[in-house]
Amino acid sequence: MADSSSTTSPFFDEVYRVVQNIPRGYVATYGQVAALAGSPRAARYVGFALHSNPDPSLTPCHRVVFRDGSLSPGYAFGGPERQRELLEDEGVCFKMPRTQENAGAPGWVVDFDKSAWQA
DNA sequence: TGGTTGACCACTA
DNA sequence: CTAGTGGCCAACC
Repeated sequence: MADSSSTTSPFFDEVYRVVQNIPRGYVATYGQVAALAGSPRAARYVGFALHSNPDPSLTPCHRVVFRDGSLSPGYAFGGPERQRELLEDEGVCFKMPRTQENAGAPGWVVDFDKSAWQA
């Protein structure tokens, strides 16, 4: 009941639900969220769903990062540096990749070895 | 109204 | 090992 006015498809709804289920201090990848949503190849739409971001307070996009550990280039919270602070403030560990050019953030990527979230 | 793009990942050759 | 393509859905013009 309570249709929750879900005009979006169940896939998008699952994406929001999975992202909201990410515990504080951990991060998940687009592919992981997509797989949990029911489509391991729909990672593109996970990012699109987060861009839609109907509830930024309920959908911590900053906890969703690339498979490389880098952050989204078009972050809509205030900047990649802002996202790094948010994650660090939550206890997420960061590390410096071998190639800074690979990092959307200024030379910092999430350390999946410590902060990788597992459903 | 329809067509194209878009915060990506995994698989195949 | 590297390179290239496909897939999936919604929103925008």
